[in-house]
Amino acid sequence: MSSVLHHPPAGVARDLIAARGGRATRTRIAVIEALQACAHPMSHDELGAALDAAGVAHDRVTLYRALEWLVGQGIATRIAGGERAWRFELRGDDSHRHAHFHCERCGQIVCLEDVAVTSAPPLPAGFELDRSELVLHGACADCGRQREGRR
Amino acid sequence: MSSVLHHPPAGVARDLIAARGGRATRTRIAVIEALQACAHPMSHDELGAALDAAGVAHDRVTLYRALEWLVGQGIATRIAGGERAWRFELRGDDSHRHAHFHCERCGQIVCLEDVAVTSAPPLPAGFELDRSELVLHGACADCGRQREGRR
DNA sequence: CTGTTAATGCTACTATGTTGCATCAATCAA
DNA sequence: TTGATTGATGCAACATAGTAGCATTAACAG
Repeated sequence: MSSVLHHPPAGVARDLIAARGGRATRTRIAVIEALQACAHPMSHDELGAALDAAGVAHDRVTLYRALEWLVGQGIATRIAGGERAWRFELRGDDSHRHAHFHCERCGQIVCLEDVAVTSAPPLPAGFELDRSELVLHGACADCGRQREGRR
Repeated sequence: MSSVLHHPPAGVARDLIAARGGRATRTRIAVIEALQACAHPMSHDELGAALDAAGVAHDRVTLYRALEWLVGQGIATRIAGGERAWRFELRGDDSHRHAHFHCERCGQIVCLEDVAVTSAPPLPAGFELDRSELVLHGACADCGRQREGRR
């Protein structure tokens, strides 16, 4: 379930970081590798667990700041979608932005590689578009099959 | 600036509530009226200020619960988009779902009535779509004109 | 190896949202 | 109009997500 890299590796974590003039610290490296190894955007919590599993000691705040830096450098992106915590994923080619699916039963966020995000919507005059975010809400395949009334 | 009702009134607040078998309390009525009078989706904070301004006493928790009920009844919808607080707007006709614009400078969320949300994207097998959310991020007309580097 | 300074790891704090429970008041029936 | 019923409120306490300040540590250039 985690053998699929859904984003191009685009070089080793260390190089990605060094190319931006940042320091290749264990936290940043571990975060990038965790994101590469995971098929869906990860929350802070998930990332924290992944670092623990990888034996990488880390502080909650450090993780926040590492992610902040990765996003600021364009290495990762934040997704709002689900509940009120950010999710993060590595940022692939800009030309290949995809939508996300939020399962309202299990809370999981899934990448919809096939659903492209319309890149040029008709904006009112004066508005400048930076990026678009398309999130579909519903029940994922696993949750959809075992039907329940309540979320 | 607040004379435009961007959603069809669809009857008075009391009737909207009574039609769902709920009690027409001052909080719910005031929330609906505040949402009707405002041209953009409102946060809890904004709603709280609006109730204060209207002289409607309210508890923070009561407001959360009123909104929760309105959303559950399909009278209002929640939007994730901006920073990590929900925004709320009255739910118009289902056939006329629109996108939202999040200004990363002033934090405001604006309704893009002209940008329709694609209703039938190609979902993987087993997935059930409930609703779609399209949020565009960038700078709004006001902020875009006074250019600044930092968000 | 050493110095510089970017990152880290505390501690504390803010913002956002939730739970439990006693009290109040919207609605209904008489 | 007057209760009785019970949905909604208000309060206190808690939970989760994220941020700020600052002393300490460790990347990396030399």
